[in-house]
Amino acid sequence: MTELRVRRARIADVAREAGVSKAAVSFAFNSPERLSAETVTRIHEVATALEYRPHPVARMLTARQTTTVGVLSPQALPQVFANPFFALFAEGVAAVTEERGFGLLFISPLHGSLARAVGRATVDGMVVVGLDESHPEVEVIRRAGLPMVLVDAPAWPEHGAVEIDDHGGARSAAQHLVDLGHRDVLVVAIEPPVPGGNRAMSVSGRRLAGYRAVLEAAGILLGPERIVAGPATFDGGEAALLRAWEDGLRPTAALAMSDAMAVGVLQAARHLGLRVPEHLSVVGFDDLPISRFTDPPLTTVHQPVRLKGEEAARLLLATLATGQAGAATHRLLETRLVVRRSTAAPPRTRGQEVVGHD
Amino acid sequence: MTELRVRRARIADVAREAGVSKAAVSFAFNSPERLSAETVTRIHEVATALEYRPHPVARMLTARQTTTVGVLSPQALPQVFANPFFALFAEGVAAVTEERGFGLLFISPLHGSLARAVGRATVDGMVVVGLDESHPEVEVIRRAGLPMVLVDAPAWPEHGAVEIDDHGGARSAAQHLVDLGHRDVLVVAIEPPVPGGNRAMSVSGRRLAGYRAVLEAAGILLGPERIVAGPATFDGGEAALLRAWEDGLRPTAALAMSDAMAVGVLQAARHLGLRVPEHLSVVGFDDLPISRFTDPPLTTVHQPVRLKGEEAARLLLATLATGQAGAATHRLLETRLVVRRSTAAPPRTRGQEVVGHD
DNA sequence: AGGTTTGCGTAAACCGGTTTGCTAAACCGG
DNA sequence: CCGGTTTAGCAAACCGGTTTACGCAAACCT
Repeated sequence: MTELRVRRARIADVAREAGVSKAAVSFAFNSPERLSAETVTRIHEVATALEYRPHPVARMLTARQTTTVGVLSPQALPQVFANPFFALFAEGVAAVTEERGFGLLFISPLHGSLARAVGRATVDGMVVVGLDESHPEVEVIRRAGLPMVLVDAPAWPEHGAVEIDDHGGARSAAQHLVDLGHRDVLVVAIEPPVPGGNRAMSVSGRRLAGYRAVLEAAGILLGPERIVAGPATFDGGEAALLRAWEDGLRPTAALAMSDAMAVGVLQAARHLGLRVPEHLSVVGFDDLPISRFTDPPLTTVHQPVRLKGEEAARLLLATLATGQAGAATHRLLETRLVVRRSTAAPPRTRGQEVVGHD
Repeated sequence: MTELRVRRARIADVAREAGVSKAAVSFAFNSPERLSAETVTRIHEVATALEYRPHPVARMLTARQTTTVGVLSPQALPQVFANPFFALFAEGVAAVTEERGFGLLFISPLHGSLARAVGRATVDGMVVVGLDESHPEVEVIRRAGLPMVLVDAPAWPEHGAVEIDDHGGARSAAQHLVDLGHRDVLVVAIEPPVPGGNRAMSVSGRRLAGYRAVLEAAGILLGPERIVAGPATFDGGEAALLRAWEDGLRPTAALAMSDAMAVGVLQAARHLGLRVPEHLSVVGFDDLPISRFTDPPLTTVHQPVRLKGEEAARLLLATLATGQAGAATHRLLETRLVVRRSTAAPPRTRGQEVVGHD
């Protein structure tokens, strides 16, 4: 048992020891030109001898800035980190915050209350991901006077926003399947993270609308039984296909709203003895790094996830620097279909008899 | 252009408006029983009308605690998030910090200097991952008087530590291959993140020692040309096998120090027309969630990564709570080999002629 | 009536820094 | 030798809260 809390030296200790005022010590570090050279060195000597380090919290208080940005997401933190999409997004955010010398604080629903967590967060601004205006938290942040950038949420005039064309991306995925001749398609949807969320305006809602537009234009009906939802994880995707199969569905293709889920679908397909793409075509969404490494490599809708993080951070830091929300703070990033090897024309014969092939 | 920085109400504003002292306002929130009921409600009313929220930084200063823990790693943040191992570890840390109401701050080498970053970090303690005692930063943290828990680093008597049996895990992986009859093995090693690091004591060094012990006991020489290193990523693993192949090596098995690298090896093998496990056996390390979903599912050394994060966080919070480092703060977690389907006996015939099979 | 307790609030010190005047001494040219 | 400008450093205010010590009136005793 060792006592850990060694009383750390304060500025007053250094001042006393060096025989100067607190102000002098502060100057010695922050504007040494205001002091004579020898005084500065003496103070520095004393400071190092005492192992003095300015207290970061005290500094934050007077500087009235924290040099830290927050990343706010509606899910609990463990779920956030379990999501490879988010890891990639965080990668982008971190790249620019780090380069600019900002810290990164993850904010999550503290004991269920995002609002409380926001109030406690010592950040200069926030990147808010996956929360639309229907969430009360957003209002809390605005009230707190914190600049913020919204990601994947309908734009809010006075705040920055970074979005992608979910609808278009989803359309291109569906169109690809239709072009290949598929008519029996399963949608593997992302469960909205927060039940209270406005479904229609969520990422999930927008992608579904895109799928539906193309499918219905091709005369394919997308009944609710053909839409199976789960968390955006490997397991979520695996469970989704398995469940659909148990329910008697025999689709020739699956449209997954995330690559993580698509990987799970691949696994479930193997488990069911279905070959991809011969028996089942799979299309993902996101184009995560992992998607190049699956077997077969995944056909998916690319979105620049890392760039999204970078742009969000850049927008936020720009806002922080100017103290104003610029006019051109709304970025819409592109999506595009990347065709790899998990999609092909549907099998000539339908459903059943493929079981047990392998 | 909207002005964002609305001047937020301070405690003095509320006090003036409610016709009471600052102290009264503080009491109204923190110990309302000291005030009469009607005064409390009046203060609350004024506070909500003014949208008053106590300034978190000021509170930190007086409370002399931040209710935040830091996670310190030697790599740059983007690399950290790109590493699925780390995401899983963070998941564990986050699970317990979140439950206990602590924030999570990621600390990385600010402009190259970890030491400076540490000095700036407003945390009550740190989880330090992948830094051994040879790193000067560790000394900085100690000097700062911050409690810390070291992960994957040789134990430091007065600090908590969480480790796994890297040597034993590596041995079991190598033994598995030896038992299958492999004699020509490639080691796909993790590049030490920091060049200055003490190689021998790093995770990489410990695992290598484990491989080597078993291999040499079986009379298999592990020359330096059979050890190829890279970053612990998909691409790192892919590049590693490709490079070895180019150099003329034709191993029948690969021992990867991380699952991420193993996935890359799988991909490279496909690219080279090698079937796994018929032509090449692959063993990973970590047992990440993804490893169940690769094709074939990966034989790997399981380590409880998420639990590691949880334990580290628990140890740290316990230290924080008691203000002392307890005696039993050193946890050694178990590893075990998980045999899936990426390993088999080596092909009868050696090397060359398998090329172009597929 | 006089002394004590209780309830309610306040003033001031404090957390650990930064910043703004301001003063005293050194320096300068005339 | 004098008035004016630098230079070096200090005291005090400030950032925005919390906490301690105390004042004062009304209520409670005997």
